[in-house]
Amino acid sequence: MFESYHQILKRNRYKVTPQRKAILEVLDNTRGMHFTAEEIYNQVKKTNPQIGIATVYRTLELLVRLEIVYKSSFDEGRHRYEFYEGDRHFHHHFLCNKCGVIIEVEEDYLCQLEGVLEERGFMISNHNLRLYGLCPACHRKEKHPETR
Amino acid sequence: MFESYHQILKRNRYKVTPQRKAILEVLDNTRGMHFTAEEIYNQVKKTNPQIGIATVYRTLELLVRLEIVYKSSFDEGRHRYEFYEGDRHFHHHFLCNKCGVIIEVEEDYLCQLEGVLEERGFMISNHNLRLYGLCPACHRKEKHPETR
DNA sequence: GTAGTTGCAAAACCTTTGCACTAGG
DNA sequence: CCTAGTGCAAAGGTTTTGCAACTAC
Repeated sequence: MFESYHQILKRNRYKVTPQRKAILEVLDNTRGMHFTAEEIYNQVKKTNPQIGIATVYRTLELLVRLEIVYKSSFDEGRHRYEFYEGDRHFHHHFLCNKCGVIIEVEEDYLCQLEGVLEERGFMISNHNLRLYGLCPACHRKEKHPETR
Repeated sequence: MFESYHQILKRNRYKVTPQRKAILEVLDNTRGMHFTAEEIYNQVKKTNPQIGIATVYRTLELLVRLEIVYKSSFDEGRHRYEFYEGDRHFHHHFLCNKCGVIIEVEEDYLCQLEGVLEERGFMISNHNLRLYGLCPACHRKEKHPETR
């Protein structure tokens, strides 16, 4: 199941330790979530109670360097981590201003803008789009409030 | 010159203090830049040497709440602040992977994507796009290296 | 006059680092 | 074995907070 991640670690001469396996397992079991280092630490502690948070940070940093994991900031004063699906058209994120849910958006639509910039001399290798507003559930509640 | 910001403060029952004026002045004089709280603090200290960094943080937080200033994180472990131009189609940012320059991009091109999401029940109130790659200068150097 | 604001220092938070110990290859 | 990796605790960097003094209105 983790064969490919094991192989990436081995190919780069990194050891496949129980801690690294446990962190990869948590990330794999929570695809679609966007966890902080502390949340990952709490998950991993369930199976590896001895683990230290420094190991979590060091492992996440390694996985980011190996482009296995993507690290991003949602302006909360800490970082969130998720599996990197690998191609340059990484999915976008929608954040609900009301309930705080983070929803992944697969549609792209940025080729046109990137084309314009490349004509202007830029070389675009990646992008990261955040959309803010109300998710369908909160938007519905706003339009049809039960009380008041 | 700051009349409008004074008015926004007054309208919301906040006092117009010399510290707040100085911070707004620094932000106004550095449009197009993206300063950290500490950089703003160092600028403001030139005219108001007695100011404390806590005041800078509290003022920036206030200005963000009043939607005068936009706060964002470029994944450096700290936040950057800039005047909020106000409409929902806030400009995008390009970050050069080589020289680190941050360039503002005015083109939008996100209406199509937002339209799709709104059809799906979302209400989009803002967005934030980061583009990563090489700026024209670094891209040129990469293509025509002087040495080697 | 008084509630809002400031400056200072301490605290809170997230993240990194030094070091002795451990264990994967 | 031997070096990379770990856990712990301490340190580092940014941001927030408590509080007494101050000041805009």
